[in-house]
Amino acid sequence: MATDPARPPASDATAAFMDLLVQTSFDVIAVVTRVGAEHDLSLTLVRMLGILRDRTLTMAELADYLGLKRSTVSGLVDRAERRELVARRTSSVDGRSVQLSLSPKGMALTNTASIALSARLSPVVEKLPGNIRDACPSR
Amino acid sequence: MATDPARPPASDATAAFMDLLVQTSFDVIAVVTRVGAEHDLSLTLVRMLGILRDRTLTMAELADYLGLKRSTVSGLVDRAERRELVARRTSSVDGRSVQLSLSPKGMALTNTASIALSARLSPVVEKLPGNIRDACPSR
DNA sequence: TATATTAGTGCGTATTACGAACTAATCCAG
DNA sequence: CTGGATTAGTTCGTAATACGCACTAATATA
Repeated sequence: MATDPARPPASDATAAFMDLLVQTSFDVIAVVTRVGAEHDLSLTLVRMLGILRDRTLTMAELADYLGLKRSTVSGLVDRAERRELVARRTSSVDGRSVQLSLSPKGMALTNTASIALSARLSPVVEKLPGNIRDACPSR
Repeated sequence: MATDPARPPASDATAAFMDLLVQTSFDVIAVVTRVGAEHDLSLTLVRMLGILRDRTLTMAELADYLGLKRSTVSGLVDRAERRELVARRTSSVDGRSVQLSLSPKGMALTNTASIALSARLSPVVEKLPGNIRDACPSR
C-alpha cells in the first residue's frame, strides 16, 4: 500500500508536502483499487466509468482522458461492452467515430461503487494532518 | 481517529472533498506513472524502489507492503534483478528467505527519478484550491 | 476525382497480477 | 532424532492491461 514516508531532508518543507501528497495518493488509489476489485473492476475500468458517468465520448476522446492509446481503449471497451457496462453507437455525424456511453447497468454499478468508495475513504482522510483536513469544506 | 464531537455530520461538502481527493490522487499517480515511464519504470516498480530505498526486505514483506501476492512479486523482482536494480541474497538466518535490497544502480535511479518527480508535481499542487495549497509549508 | 487524413480495430508482444501446484528449508511432536 | 506440518519462494497457466504497427473504412481536401 505504501511507499514509505522516507524522511526527506528535514529542511525542505515543500519536499515534505510533496511526499505527503504522493503517499496519500498511493493510499487513495489503493482504496479505489480494492473497492473496484470488490465490484470486479480494474483501476482503469473505474476511471473509465467515472469519466463516462457525466458524458458521452468518442474512443479518441476517452483515450485522451485516460492518457492511453486508442488500441488500448479499444480492448478496454470491448471487455466493458461484453459485460454490458457501456454501449458503442456509431456517430450519426461522422461514420468513422463511435459514441460511447454508460449502459443502465454500468450507471448503476458506477453509483454503487461510488457510494462504497466514499465510505472507505474516510480512514485516509482521517490520516491527513489536521491543517489539511481542516481545509475540508464541511464547516 | 475519534471524530471531534463538535464537528457537524458528513455532508455534500465532505463528498466534494472526497472527489477532490480522488481526482488529485489520479493526477498525482498519472505524474508518477509518466515520470516512471521516462525512466522505464512501471508504477509498481516505482513503488517497489521507493519502499526498498530505506530498507532491506524479504519477498513476503515486500509483498505485504505492496499489497500483492508473492507470486506476483517474484516475477517483479525477477525483472528488476535482470536489470540490476535490486539484488537477491539468501538470508543467513533462514535459508528459505531472501533478503532484497537496492543495487547501487537501483539506488541511483531511484534518486534521479525522485528529483524529477518533485519538479513535475508542482503543477498538480498549483491546481489545488487555495485553502489546501495554503497548508503547504513554505508557501 | 485522387489522395491525404482521421477514427477505430486487430495482431503480436511485454508487463502485471492472480491462484494452484511445487520445492526446499525450518519447526515441532513424540 | 526423526517424520509430518509449516513457511518462503518459485514456477506455470491464465487473464487483463498497455503498447506499437499495420490495417480498413469514412471523411476531407487539393
